[in-house]
Amino acid sequence: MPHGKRKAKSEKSKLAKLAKLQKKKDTPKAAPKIFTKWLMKSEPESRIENGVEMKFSFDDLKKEPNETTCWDGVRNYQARNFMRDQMKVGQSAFYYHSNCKEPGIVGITEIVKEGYVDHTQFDSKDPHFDKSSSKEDPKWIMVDVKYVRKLKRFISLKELKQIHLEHKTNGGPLEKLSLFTRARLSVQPLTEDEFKFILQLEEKDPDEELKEEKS
DNA sequence: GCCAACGTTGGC
DNA sequence: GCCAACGTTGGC
Repeated sequence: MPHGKRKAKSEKSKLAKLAKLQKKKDTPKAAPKIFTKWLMKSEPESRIENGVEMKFSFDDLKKEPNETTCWDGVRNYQARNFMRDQMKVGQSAFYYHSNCKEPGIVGITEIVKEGYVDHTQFDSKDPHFDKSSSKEDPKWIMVDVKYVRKLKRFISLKELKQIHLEHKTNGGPLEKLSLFTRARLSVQPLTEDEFKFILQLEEKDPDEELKEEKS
């Protein structure tokens, strides 16, 4: 790469960083958000990773013994920290279908066991094996989640995005929804208000909703 | 299947 | 500790 270009980029990123720091300084420190609701992603369509089937739909969860599963394979620090530090037994989580034809929320689960060691990190045959982790000092944890119920209707990512954009412009409970502000997180935190708002959408006819927005 | 966004790794 | 290169996620 030509030196000039590299330098220009480096200067630019320095400026961006300074601007970010300044902004941080100027923004009054918001009270740390307390999250009591969750959204957990899972893939409902078949995909083979290292010879292992990754598909685990909401219906698959219902078929599990006691309609419960351990949420193994989370390998992201933010997601882990949410599970480790804030997720409590009895809390609700949306079950979100990702990496599929129709991404969106299909149902509700309940946390039935709090953070404990994820055994798959020690299994060399598991796609989520982590050779840098040891049994003495395990890196990754999981929780247990139980099927509660399907939503009365499927709430698509598309619909949520529309509402999110509208709320971003005019204000509203979904203006900071993690699904869009931290899109790649597989375990996402929701505030009570976000959860409530999304939940009441199941009572609405999505076509009516569209009409409302147009009028 | 493409690729943007973004988290992680590793050389310096 | 910076930051370029790399790897992964997940919508489209």
